[in-house]
Amino acid sequence: MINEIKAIARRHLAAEGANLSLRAVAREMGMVSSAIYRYFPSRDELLTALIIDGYHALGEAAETGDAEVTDRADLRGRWLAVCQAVRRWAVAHPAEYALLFGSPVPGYAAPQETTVAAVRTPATLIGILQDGFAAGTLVDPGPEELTGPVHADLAAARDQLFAGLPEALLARGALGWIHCFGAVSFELFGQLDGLIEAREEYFDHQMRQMADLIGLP
Amino acid sequence: MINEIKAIARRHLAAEGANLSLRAVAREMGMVSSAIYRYFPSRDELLTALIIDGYHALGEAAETGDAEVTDRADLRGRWLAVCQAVRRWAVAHPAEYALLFGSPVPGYAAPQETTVAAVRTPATLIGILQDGFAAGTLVDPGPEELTGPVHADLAAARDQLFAGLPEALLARGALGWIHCFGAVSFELFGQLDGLIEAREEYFDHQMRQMADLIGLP
DNA sequence: TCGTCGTCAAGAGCACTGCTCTCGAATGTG
DNA sequence: CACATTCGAGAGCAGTGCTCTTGACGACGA
Repeated sequence: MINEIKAIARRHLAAEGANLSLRAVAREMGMVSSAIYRYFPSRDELLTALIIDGYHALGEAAETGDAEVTDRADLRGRWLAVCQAVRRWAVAHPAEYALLFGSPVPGYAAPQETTVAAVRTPATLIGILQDGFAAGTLVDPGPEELTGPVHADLAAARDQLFAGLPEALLARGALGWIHCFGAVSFELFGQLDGLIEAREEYFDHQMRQMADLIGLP
Repeated sequence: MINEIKAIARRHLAAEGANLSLRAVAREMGMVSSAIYRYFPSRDELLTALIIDGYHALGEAAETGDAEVTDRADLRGRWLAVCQAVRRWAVAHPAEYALLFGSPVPGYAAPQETTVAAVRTPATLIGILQDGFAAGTLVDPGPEELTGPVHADLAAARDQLFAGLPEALLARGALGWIHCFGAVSFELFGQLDGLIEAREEYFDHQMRQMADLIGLP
């Protein structure tokens, strides 16, 4: 039942965009709007459920994108494959992507559950760097210019999620993930309209540039 | 009159978030909601006006950020100054930033006027690269790996907006602009929550990394 | 001075939204 | 058989964007 509600809500989200109507979902189920409240205490809770599902769907797309690269030592190929998988999922599910990464809804505060699901995709990306560091392919670039406060934040994140990874490599991975997010959002949110038509190629070009900066051979 | 409406709408936007209510604006003006329709044919038109104003406000912030660097030959300093100015404006006006760069409203198609206003900020950034190329500080890095379709898109954009700039430099400038957008959006849309506390320092760190990639000395 | 013509805002109303509350029917369970 | 629980319907509240009609006000020309 709650799965049927979520499925229809996802369909409506894809068709109509962000403004999901409980009443429309109920109507399509042949029910009255108040019946939905048996299964979800509020519209925000429904959105939260969709968000968590979305993070996991994106994370799974990223993980299978990584797993499909047979040469596990090909760090660059794996990195690019994950980025492309992220973009493909986003292009295929633009409304859900906007729900996950777009402007936050005013009254809505993301519960803790969403943030743990959100880390799945960047974790696969940075996991590639961990593999490279463990294999000796990637070396610690040193503290570079990480200033004090940033250093502390990154160290905390490293200890919590990516044990053993040098901070500088974590920083590079985060930089790459943020650019992947930025490039996808830039495209999906209409900023590329009228300027770039070859979107996939342009995205790949950007990811290759970032792979250079990260130091992926 | 229409300026008063826009001012109040901006205030409501900043206070409440994206869901701007015409009736609330009218209420605050001591008018009835239908009176607003004398001045704006629809809510979307009001939003369009706010969007155009927003793009120009951001563009002006970027331009003054650039102009305040006295050493005009300090390309890297100018680039970083513009990026910081963009972030400062965004942090100061998060709802307006979300309106400009966040998830697009479903039924809303951005009119041509908005896209011309939108180009003002990236134009100041890439203008820095133009200055550097004209002065000989920056050299054409060559065609690099720009594949065919991307090459065509970039050439068209170059001819239209940045005459004389080598495509590879334009590509690097766009990469830097997209990362600036990505980093600001990542922060403002809540993706940094619980991970990075030193936001300004982390942003600056990212922009320095990108300045290296772009080749700013 | 009188009549006309725009401009402006008010008000009622339509269709829609999220959400709450109550009530009746169905479905087990002791 | 009687009870309890679950489920959905329905009415209703306060809010939304938007349309249409109505009336007040002021400027202008005859």
